[in-house]
Amino acid sequence: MVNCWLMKSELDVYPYAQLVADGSTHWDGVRNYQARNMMRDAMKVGDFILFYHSNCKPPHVAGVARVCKEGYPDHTSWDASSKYHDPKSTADSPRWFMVDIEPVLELPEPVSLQSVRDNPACENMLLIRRGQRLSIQPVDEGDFDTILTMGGASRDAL
DNA sequence: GCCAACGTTGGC
DNA sequence: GCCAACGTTGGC
Repeated sequence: MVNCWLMKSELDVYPYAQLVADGSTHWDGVRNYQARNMMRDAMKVGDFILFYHSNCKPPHVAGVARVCKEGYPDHTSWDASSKYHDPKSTADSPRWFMVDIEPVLELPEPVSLQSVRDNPACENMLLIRRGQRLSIQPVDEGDFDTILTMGGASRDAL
């Protein structure tokens, strides 16, 4: 069973184009327990990801990515020189986890946050729920397909 | 830059 | 276990 997710990235920190350039990346630096649990326990190889650009005008879904390595310890958490260092996390007892992701498809048309808000079919998406700040969110398969369609793509193109 | 929402921390 | 203080997220 393939699950769908949405992952936020600040446009000026790690844009989708960078993921394309890198070929794949490890999603380090997440320091939120809910997001950690999803990466550690729920995200599986092959799961689809809506790659969302936050902190830009307008915020938007930029493309589709895929999990290419399942949850494993985030080594930046015990690296004292990393900005993500957490003294409570060690190699023996890791507190934080990450997954690896790879690009699948850049959406022909970015899907803005406002257009998601305006589409009644998306009304249940966590993304548009008030106060929702989680940087990783589960997405219903139907919503995933709706966003793809809004972006000028379809599941067949993946 | 503002601020609402919400998670975390730490004193009690 | 409560809750005030504080930090962060992220749209606007």
